[in-house]
Amino acid sequence: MDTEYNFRKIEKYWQIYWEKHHVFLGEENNKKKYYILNMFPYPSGYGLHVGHCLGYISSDIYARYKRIKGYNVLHPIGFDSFGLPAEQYAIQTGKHPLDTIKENEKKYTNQIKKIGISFNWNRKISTSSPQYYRWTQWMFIQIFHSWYDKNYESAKPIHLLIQEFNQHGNVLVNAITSYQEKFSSTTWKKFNVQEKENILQNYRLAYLCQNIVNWCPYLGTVLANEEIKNGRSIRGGYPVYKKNMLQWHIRISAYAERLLKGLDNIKCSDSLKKIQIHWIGKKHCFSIFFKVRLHESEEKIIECLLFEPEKIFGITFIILSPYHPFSKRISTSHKDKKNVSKYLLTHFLIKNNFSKSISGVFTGNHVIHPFTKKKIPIYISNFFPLDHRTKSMIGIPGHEKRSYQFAKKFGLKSVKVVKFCIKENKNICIRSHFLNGLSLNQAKKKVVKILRESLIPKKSYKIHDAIFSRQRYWGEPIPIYFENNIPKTIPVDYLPLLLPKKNHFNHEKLLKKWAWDKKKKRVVETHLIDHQTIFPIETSTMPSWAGSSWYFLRYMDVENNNFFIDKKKEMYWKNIDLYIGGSEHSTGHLIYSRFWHKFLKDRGWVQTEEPFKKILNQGMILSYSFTILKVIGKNIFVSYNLKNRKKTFFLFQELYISHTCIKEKDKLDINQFKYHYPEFYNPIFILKNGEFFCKRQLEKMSKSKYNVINPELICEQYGADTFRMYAMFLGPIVQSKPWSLQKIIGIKNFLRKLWNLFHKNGIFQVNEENPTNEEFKILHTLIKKIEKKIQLFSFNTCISHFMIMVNQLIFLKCNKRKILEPLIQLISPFAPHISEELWMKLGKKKSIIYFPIPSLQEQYLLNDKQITYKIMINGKFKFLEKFDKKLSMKQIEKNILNHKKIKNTEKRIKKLVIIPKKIINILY
RNA sequence: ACCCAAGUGGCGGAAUUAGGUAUACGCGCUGGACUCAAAAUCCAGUGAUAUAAUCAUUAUCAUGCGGGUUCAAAUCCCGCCUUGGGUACCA
Repeated sequence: MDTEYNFRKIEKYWQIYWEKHHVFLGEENNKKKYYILNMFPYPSGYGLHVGHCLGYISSDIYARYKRIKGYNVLHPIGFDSFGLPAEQYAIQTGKHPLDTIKENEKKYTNQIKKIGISFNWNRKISTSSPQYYRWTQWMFIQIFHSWYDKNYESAKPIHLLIQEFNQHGNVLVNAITSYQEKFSSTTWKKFNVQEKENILQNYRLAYLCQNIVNWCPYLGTVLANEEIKNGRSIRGGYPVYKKNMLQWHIRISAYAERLLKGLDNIKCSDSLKKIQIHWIGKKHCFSIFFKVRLHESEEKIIECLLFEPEKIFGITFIILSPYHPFSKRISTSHKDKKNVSKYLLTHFLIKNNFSKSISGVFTGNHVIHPFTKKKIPIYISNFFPLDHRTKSMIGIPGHEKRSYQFAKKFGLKSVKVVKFCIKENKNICIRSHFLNGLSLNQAKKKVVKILRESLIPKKSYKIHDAIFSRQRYWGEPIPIYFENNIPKTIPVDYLPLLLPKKNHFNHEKLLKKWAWDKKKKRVVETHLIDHQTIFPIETSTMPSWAGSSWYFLRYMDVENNNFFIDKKKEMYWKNIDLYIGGSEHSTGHLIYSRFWHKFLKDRGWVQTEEPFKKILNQGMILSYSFTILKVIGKNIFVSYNLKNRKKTFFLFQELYISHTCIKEKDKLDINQFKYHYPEFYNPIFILKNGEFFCKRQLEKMSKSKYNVINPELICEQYGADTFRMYAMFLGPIVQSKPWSLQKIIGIKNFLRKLWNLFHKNGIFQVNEENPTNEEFKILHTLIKKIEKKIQLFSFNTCISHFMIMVNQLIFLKCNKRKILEPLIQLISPFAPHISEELWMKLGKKKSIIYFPIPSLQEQYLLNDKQITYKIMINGKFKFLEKFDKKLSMKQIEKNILNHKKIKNTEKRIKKLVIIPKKIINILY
């Protein structure tokens, strides 16, 4: 038996042991369940870095803690393997995403296993495997065949709606829909198939419609804002345009209200809730309708949202989005038309996203103010964030920052119509005719009453229906074919609709075998399309959020080939008790998956309204990156602090370099640099004060910045237990923090001290005697602290408390079994390998996870008969003083005034503050 | 631009749940023990300034900046600054 702490041997042994003995399976049983999950990882080619590990280690600590608390823990992992990077990589290298993904998953799996995370590997899933995406496709089909009934606040099958249309038309229907008109059953029956489907598209929860996207013609694809810089694609540098395209959408707006309400039942930080609330962006407002004459005297109605009717006299202009249906034909004179089309042209070109300058164009047209009957000018502008439905806005520059800036630039009037009245101590209306002198509330009521015919109360939401189509290859095929332009779903028995094999990943989009044979029920060659029995299949794929919106359900029942989840298993695991992941997912993923879950609940396939009970955001790990200044086209490097001085002579480029070339802080080790970068032949360095400085920046870890830290190397050098504890000891999980290895020695020392507590002169030895009261007190203080701190996920302070206890035991030379056994159990979630090893050495025959954690015994912590008061003078702490518990306030006052440190001063006491059981503050 | 978060010694951080000893724990540094020496280990000290010329003591100032509330503010309120994240096709 080894006597030294040999982490290499120990960790390998226990990792094999756990796998061999199936210690972490998480099968359904009669114990209380606990479902803990990390957000879905995307297996990138760079492998795992320490940032990922932070989340896995924290979830693992909690999972292991819950197990020794007697829970049946589900702690699964899988891979979100569809998505852009693999496709991008394929385009660059020609390597098929399928192969890349497999390799990366394997790499991740090995890396995770090396840090001893207790995942249920038997439940691993991957979104790009057909057994999985079969059900993603199935769910899309269900969404397509559903509509939202507002009367029941629930999604329902579309055939019920069609039935209703046949009986009563849409007169009695209260649905979330983009269809405005009413029709009777007779009208409905007269519609042809195409017309009927066009109407149904306005009700379906998955529907086709036009939307504006960033189109890059050269790449033949739509780009994310992130993929664009200065109006050009980052990949290749090709121009990008705004384009209206027919896209699949998901009617997520139907669930806006429930997504808001559901937040009450999720335990998470207030900031996360705020982010979600802002994302949904609910506001009460009124629709106001203005008549406008288009060219050839055609009269149309413009709908705008009025948020504050009390400020109605402050309206001085109206804004339309360049994408408003009237924008192209609102101008009547030739000159205005010319100006408008010029503006529209420049704004279909994408510029930088957030450096929007104040821009706009006068249309030459007006609407009429409902009270003053004065003309209000209409402008077209993309300076404002506009409502997605109406694509318009009312400008009240007297009371809005952006409107004010706009008004100033275009020489429009800005009227303040609300003023604070000191006399009445409230805001009142001014310059508002019959509203003058009224409070805002009164004024609002009055306006609404007078205009009741044309002011319709509405709720406006910032959240809008999600675009679901992706003009990409590497995603789930959308199981739709087009029968004479009418979208039809592939029969569910013939799912999955397999992603076709493809060998070229350039922008060439045509698929050779991508048609649906309705009779033979199979995919056939595209050239066979005859629009009789063989029809084209939808060529877009699903977004990566589709697969990640329900994966947590599949973990409960991975092997099921009959349905996506077995009812009994769903009844047992229900939903996720704890969901851990980065705050960068606070909007997208959390909104989409909550929506998806609510839909499944409405249709009766799951029983819970919310998928996540508690959400914990982990912070990011940052790392220093270093860049140096190089003169473009020459092997001349300039010290960073000379950047501005030399600016006039040279054009610079900034290069990321490896941190191994840095000698201290931001100074470059020139010899190291020459050694690492021989490609810069005979480089010349321009120094400042004999040193060459780099630019040092704390950034997100990324291989392209050469600042990635690989956990494997740390595990090899220090061991997984040290790495795990160190990662936690860096600071609170929720905070972003820089990575540095400098302090890992502290944890290494701690684990060695812990090991030595169980050993004397290298021989394992524990004392069987009964512990003293003092020793028990130390133990139970720790138990109390750990219970509390683990619940708060304050794992860094848990480790501090372990250190304190171990130091105390070393001081007392205590190696008693009755103290060490509970100690090692408490530490086991944090450092499982060393704990298992010592547990075995203590003579235990089974893994430490099968032994319940000792409970707190308060009697060891009870204090004596005195209460300690903090004595302060003028609000500053001076000393501690004990008083008998029985003493009255008066007696305490008397005692403290007679205290030698108080009595001897010559100053007069002005005031004495006594807070019972806490402090005494003496004021001179 | 908007939304969310963070800012405490030389460094990572603790104390923030509910205002009540600011700097726990660890790193680093300094001194000592052991050693021929070094490493490792162990022991002690460690916010700043002043007083003291050793120990102690005491006082003042310190939680990004400027105000406010309070007997008492790192913690609550108002206004700024800096850094990180999100803003709908990166995941």
